[in-house]
Formats: sequence, structure tokens, C-alpha cells
Amino acid sequence: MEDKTKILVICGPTASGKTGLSIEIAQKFNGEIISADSMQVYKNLNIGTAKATKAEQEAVPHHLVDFLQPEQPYNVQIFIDCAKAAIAEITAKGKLPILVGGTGLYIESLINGIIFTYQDENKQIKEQLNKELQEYGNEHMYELLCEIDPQYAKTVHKNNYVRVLRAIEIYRLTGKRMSEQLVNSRPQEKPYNSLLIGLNYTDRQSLYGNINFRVDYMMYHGIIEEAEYVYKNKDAFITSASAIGYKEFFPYFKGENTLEECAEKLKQASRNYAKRQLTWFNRMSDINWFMIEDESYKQRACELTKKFITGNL
RNA sequence: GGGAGUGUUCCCGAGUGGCCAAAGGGGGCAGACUGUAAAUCUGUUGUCAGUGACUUCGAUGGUCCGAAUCCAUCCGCUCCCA
Repeated sequence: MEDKTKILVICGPTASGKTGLSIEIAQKFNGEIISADSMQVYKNLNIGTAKATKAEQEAVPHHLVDFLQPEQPYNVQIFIDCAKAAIAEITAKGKLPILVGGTGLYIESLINGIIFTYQDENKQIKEQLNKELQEYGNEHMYELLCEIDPQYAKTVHKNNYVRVLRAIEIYRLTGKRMSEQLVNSRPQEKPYNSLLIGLNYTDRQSLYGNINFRVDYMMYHGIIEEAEYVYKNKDAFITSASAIGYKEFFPYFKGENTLEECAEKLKQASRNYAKRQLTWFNRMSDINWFMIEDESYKQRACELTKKFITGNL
């Protein structure tokens, strides 16, 4: 009865073991990996983004990893276009597409088939909006939004200027209200038959401990060099300069903080990020969670995957 | 040994007699999220019953109707002179 394309999704907070599990499953079930990650797409940013290693990437084909220059922009729409193409390509080969990542917006948008408003970048409008924000403040911009789209305004906090500005931007650019867009963007049916596997720790402190450990590891494996590279190009690296892992070292390069202080900042930022990721994934009701403290999780995840592939789910 | 400080809730830090369970920040916890999302933002954070009570501002004792705030002693830390 299900003739939709099957995709396996592996999600979870940073440092929860997504990469390891995805490679194991890919090898076992003849799969290829598609990264749902907004930062691993960039070349030369390897350590800080916790990309799969060269060896891992050679063991299993990876898509949407390491294919953009750091100065190139990336966003949900690009991700969806590329991911769709990759899924089709992998499926055509008779292989299993495995979407792996921690960017909640990307994953949810793809599996729900969200249709974003197509529009060309319009720098002038963005700049104009930023100027207005600087000049008149959050409050004023929010009032503008209230005028053009009171319904959407109710769901956004006035301080969340990124969301407020975006909604105004869409309106100025296309004449469409965000509230309409929200309704129209969601198709009746999901485009794929997806199985969602979520990775997490029973004990939050273990997750945080693992994050700290991983940052320490990165410190000895080149994150500082990468950070310096990003620092020197920060004005050109629009998306990538906002990655956690690099901007935390900027104070060090400016001579304002020690390396140790920056590393602590990075750990903290990563922990906070992991929590935000979990908030996102916890809202998605159809995730099959696996707690990684239980050693058998890989085996159980494989069993579930097998059922999914063979249609016994 | 003499002198000057200082000790606040998980942390930093404001508070110098009542409006103080105590500003602000951090952290924790929870949440939001439709094209920069590793971004951006929100709520909450002594305890217990929930418009009230109780315990808390190094310790002990005191002054006062009333103290984190004043006094005494003690303990800890910092700095200066020796």
C-alpha cells in the first residue's frame, strides 16, 4: 500500500553518535548518507563541524557534505532541493537514503514536504529592514508586522527580530503574509515514507559530558586553525561564520580572552545548542528514540530499520 | 604583629534598617521556531501549601516594632605595612 519512497532519518542532539550509527546502518542496509546539517556542507570546516572523517566518507557515500565554499550561502530551501535530488538518485540505484543530522528545521521541512516561498535574494530589502531596526528598534518593527499580519504577529515575540524582520521581508518582497504562507506551505500528504530514529542520553549530564569531551578532542585536532581561517574571513563567510565552534574563538584572536576561556565558551554554547535541538526533536511526535547508554541501541536500531525496509512495520 | 577591605540565593554580582525571597548577568530547566536555524527569541529558577506561610544573605550573640543592611565577637578570604 505504501509506494512512497522510503527514507531513514537519524536525528538527535550534537555528540549523540549520529555519525557512527548512520555509517553502521548504511553499511548493513546498502544505504547512502544525506547530511541534514547546515554547517557540514562547507569545505575546510571539518573539525569544528564534527564532520564524518575521510575514512568514514569513503566507507559510505555522503551527500550534502563538503560541497560548498565557506563564503557561499546555504539555507533550508537549498537543502531541500539538494536533498530531494539526492534521495531520488540514491533510490534509483536501489539503495536506502539515510538522512542524518541535527538541524531540526531542515529535517522537519523535508519530511513534511514544506513548500517555501520562492524568491530571489533581495539585498536591498534586507538592508533596508536592518536599517529600520537599528533606527527604530524592535518594538517599532513588531508594530509594523502587527499592521501587515496581526495573526502571525501574535505567534512571534516582539524581541525576536529575526522572525519579525523575515515576515516583513516576505511581505514586501512577495506581498504574501506569513500567516498565509504557513497554511499554504504544508501539503496534505507527506512526500516520503520515513522512519525516524532519534538518539539521546537518558542522563542529560552524560550528553553534556560527552560534548565537553569532544570539544577537548577538537582542541588537539585543528579546530583552532579552522577558527582562525574563519575569523580572518568572517565578513565573507555569511552562514559559516555563525557556526558554533569558530566564533567562540574570535575573542582569542582579538587578544581579549585566553584559549582556555574560549574553549569553555565553546563547550557552553554547544551544550545550550544541544538543548535547543532536543526541544525541537521532542516536539516531533513520530521519532523512535534510542537511549545510547544502553549498549544494545545500535542493534535495536538495526532491527527496526530492517522491519521498515522489509515493510513489516 | 599593625592597617584596609571582604564573605549575598547553583555561580558571578547589586543591595547598606521596612517597598527584599533579595536587581542584573551566567548556568540549570522548560518552550517557540516555515529560506543566515550551529541562527534568533520566550518563560521559569529558595521551600511548601499556591492572593499566604516558612527557611535564607559566613557563624554566634545583640540593638530595634522591624536587619542581608547597625553593633560585638568569632571564622574564612584578599590587599597594604611589618
